[in-house]
Amino acid sequence: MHIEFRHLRTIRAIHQAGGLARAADVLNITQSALSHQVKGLEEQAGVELFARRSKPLKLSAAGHRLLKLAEKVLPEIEALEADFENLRSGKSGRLHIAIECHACFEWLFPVLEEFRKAWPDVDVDIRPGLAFDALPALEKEEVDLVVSSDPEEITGVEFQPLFDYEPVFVAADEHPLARKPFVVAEDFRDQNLITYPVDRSRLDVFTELLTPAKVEPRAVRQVELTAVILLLVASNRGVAVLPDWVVREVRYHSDYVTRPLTASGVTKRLYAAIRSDDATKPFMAHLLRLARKIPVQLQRSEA
Amino acid sequence: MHIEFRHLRTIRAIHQAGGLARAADVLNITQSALSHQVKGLEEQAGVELFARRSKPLKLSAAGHRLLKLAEKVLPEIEALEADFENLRSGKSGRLHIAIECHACFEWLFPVLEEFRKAWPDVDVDIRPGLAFDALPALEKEEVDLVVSSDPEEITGVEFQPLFDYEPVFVAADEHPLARKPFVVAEDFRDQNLITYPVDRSRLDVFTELLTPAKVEPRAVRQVELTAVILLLVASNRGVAVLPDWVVREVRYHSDYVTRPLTASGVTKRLYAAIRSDDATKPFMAHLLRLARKIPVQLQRSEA
DNA sequence: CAGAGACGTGAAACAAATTCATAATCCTCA
DNA sequence: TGAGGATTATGAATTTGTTTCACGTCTCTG
Repeated sequence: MHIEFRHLRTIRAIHQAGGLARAADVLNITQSALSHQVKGLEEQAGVELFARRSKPLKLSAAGHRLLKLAEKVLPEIEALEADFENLRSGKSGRLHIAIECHACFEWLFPVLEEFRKAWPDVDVDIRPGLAFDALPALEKEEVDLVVSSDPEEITGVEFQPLFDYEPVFVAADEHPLARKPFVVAEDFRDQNLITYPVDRSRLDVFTELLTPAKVEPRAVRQVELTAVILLLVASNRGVAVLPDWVVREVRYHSDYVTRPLTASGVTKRLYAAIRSDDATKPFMAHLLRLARKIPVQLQRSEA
Repeated sequence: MHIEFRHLRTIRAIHQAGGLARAADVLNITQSALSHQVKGLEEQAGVELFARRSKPLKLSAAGHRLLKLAEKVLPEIEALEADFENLRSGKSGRLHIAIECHACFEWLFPVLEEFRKAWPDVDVDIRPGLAFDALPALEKEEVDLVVSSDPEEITGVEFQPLFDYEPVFVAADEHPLARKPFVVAEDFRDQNLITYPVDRSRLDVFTELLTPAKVEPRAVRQVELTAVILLLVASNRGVAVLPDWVVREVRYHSDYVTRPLTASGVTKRLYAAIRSDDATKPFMAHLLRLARKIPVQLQRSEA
């Protein structure tokens, strides 16, 4: 059989208009077209859809069954069309974010919280970018935004700067290094270093400090959760290097101290990588605005 | 927009088959047709349905939305097609019965009870034929079967005999006429006659007895329910003439007596009027078989 | 029972979907 | 990385399906 939406609309119109001729008016086609259509449908279905003996054409049992379907299904596709209209106009969309930097949750959650108020229809998700390569996934449209601190030249992808941050050294306050005003690569040689469980190429402490200086810590322990890292540091089981936004609370907490890396400190810049296609989407622009503003506010308000 | 079921099937097939070429195979059309179709759909909808950058074509956000619709809607129309198949094969259908004779409920209910066991998918209904003309309604396919005792010549309609019955006189046992072995027209002249609230042309007591004899009862009272008629008769508020199947129970009840009309009694025949089209339908044939057998069984078993 | 209104039908015109042939991409693996 | 296989895209021709036009048939109503 070969029922189509057209037929559902037809059935509904004939029923509502109470006759074929009137329905034809409503549907903006000729009465003849409707007659052919109904005939074709009945042949296809092999059942009579209308009581043919009465003149203002009336639905038969089978016709009523079909009408029931029409009244169930047609609103569904009207809803779909509304959804698509939202997509087209940019009111809705998909915003799946991959974060390569494990600690970015800290500022991203407040940003998304704010974002969702303005764009309730946008499908937001975060995928910790540990298990896959985020940038190829961005190109393949598996995700829509990648937070990264290493801009690359990729056609069709643009890196928009978000904000600067400082990776800082964190240690227990009774730790010997806590007495120094700043730390250098050599200081790590006899330390237990606690890091996120990602490749060294994604850890600031290695890329900015230890790898160039060819310094290897005594041991490296990988821990998933930021809170646990801080716990371990507080109980003097090791030291860590974390972005400054993560250790905001540390300043109110006498168990920890934070110190700059090298005398001048290290400054890094975080970027949002997006496909150029998406750059003009209103919700994307809004998100980027929030992602520039809110983390800075957080840092200031708790400074 | 102009979404059609074809598109829903397409989306589902592409998703399930995991690619356009394989889906084309499943749908028995060429890959080219699918490509054109998807393109057309995307233009119509104004949204991208697939992530075009990856090669085994993958659904985009909008595509997933459409898929959701497809998976909701397609089973619905598959169910419809199954229903139509039942209609075609005669397993289901409509059987709306109009009864002109008010008392026919009495034997019709047992018949339908039995019928529904064999034909659960047939849509059965009874419309007391008081408010409308049953035979024109039958012609217009508003109803499918009319129970009547007056066959007419109507093209496209046939009257099939069901069973014979006898309209009998009913009175309280202390009523004077109870002493007579039978009653005649003249006996009604000074009686309160209780009848169903229908035209005299449909009441056996008038058509068979009083109208030909030009006898008018002292009073006629119209009562809807059979049980109430019997109640009134029992309390000697009047007399009635009812089909024998109605007063079966009377024989066990000392309050009433039944007497034949005239010395020889009156015999009438009940018919089922159906459209000739329907005569070959299996469920219709079955119903008629039951309607010939069961009332007779009931009469015998309680005689 | 006539006439207005409502539906049906066949042929022609029109529109849309599909195919064919082939080009453009993408993906994989040596 | 580049060759080859796999996958999707495209344009023109073809096929299929839908609509219109013009007129015929049927029904209901007064």
